Amino acid sequence: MKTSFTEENYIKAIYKLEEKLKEKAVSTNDIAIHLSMQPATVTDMIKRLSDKKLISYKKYYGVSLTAKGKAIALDIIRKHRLWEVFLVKKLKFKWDEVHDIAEQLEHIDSKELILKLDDFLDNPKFDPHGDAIPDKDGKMRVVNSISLSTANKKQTYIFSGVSNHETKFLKYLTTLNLSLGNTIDIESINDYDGSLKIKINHKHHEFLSEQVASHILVHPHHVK
Amino acid sequence: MKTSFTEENYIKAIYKLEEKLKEKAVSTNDIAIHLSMQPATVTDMIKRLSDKKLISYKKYYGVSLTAKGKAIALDIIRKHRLWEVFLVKKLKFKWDEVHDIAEQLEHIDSKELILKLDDFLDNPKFDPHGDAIPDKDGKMRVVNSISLSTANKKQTYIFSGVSNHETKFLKYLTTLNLSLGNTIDIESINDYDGSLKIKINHKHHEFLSEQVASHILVHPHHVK
DNA sequence: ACAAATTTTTAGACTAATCTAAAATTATAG
DNA sequence: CTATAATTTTAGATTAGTCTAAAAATTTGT
Repeated sequence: MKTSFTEENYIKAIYKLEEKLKEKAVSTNDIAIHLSMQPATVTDMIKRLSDKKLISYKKYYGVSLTAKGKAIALDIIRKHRLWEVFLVKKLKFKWDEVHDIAEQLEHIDSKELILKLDDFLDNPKFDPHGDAIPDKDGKMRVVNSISLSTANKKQTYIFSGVSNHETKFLKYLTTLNLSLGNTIDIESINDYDGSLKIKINHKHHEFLSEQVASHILVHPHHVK
Repeated sequence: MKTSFTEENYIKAIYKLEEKLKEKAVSTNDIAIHLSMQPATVTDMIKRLSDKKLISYKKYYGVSLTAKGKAIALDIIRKHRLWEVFLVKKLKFKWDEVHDIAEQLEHIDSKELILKLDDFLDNPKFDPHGDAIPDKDGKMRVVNSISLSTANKKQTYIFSGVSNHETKFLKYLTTLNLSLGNTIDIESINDYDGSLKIKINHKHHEFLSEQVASHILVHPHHVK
């Protein structure tokens, strides 16, 4: 049973919403908003996905992915993130330019292609935004990153990811000369508005609003 | 006006049939057979392509691509062939394994992607089967290749392409240890059945039936 | 040249994916 | 606890792309 481009997009949306909502079931409206679609359209599609046993669905309650559905979601996410690595590392796209292209490439159907692409890219574990890449069995690294807005003063962190993937946000980080893997020293925290003064890579100083800091993910810097 | 995946496949089919039929108009049946579709379905689609001014169409007569349609066809062919180069050169696919994957990749919509891919591959002029790759303006090298079955005895040629792209045929050439760019010396021609004894790269001898030779394209070897 | 064969088009129907409008169900607020 | 609001589903319609069957037009063979 082959999944269509459209079905794959619904499955991916449900996966992302499950991640966001944690325990709660994903509602028709959640999906409709996420995909900019009418709730009636979503009801039709979830009936079809339910018939195919890719989601479990209880009328008026919501949906959740079955094991089979989750495996498909992870496979699409794997393909999306591998293609993003290719676009940035090999074709020299900027990290804020790759999302829409990867959104198309993720639907190319060839197991062999993805295996070879993975090897060609030296089996990367993270995409250009720091998101973990599932392996061919759907397993991915669990990263204990925290938001920079909850970080402590006088401590050094490593910039490991973002929780906002919008072009504008990514471009802004680029103007700060902040890239994945850079060290971030917190020099001071403004009690009033939560803004931060930081030092990037022990070199240059920058100011971050709480709003920006909240979407920057970091993990503590371990000195060996 | 965006062309759909389906429309692109019809345009490509019409382009290929125009090449094959030279002057003659492309008939509904030609397209139906080429795409394994019912003639009635083809009639519907050519009406739509005609409304979009991508083909000119006279009822009961046949179709031909307009300049606009031809530009789209060449763009798809460019993308297909560049992706084939990528798959063979970078991902190490065999030349007989790439067609179906490239058939999917050719519909990815991003000008910037193709420009960067072209650069990444060092602006190749030919794909892994020796077919010329159109540049971004649709121009491509004209190759004066001839079929090996029309070649002369006691002459040296360069293997430059194939006129049969079937997996089985390509695999067979591989078993002969014959690759693009190899030299072919014609040692003898059998008058009765047109079969050939050749020497590949001045190294090993092989026997070719007329049927096989007819699908091997070569150009004369020029010694500087 | 005209009857038979072939090709092409038309007509009508189906599925996937979408929509709007209305009905049904569930949640909420006094 | 019930009336109002919000959400979800149902019903009916639309478009793209496909089909089959039948009608129309063209080509062919003697």
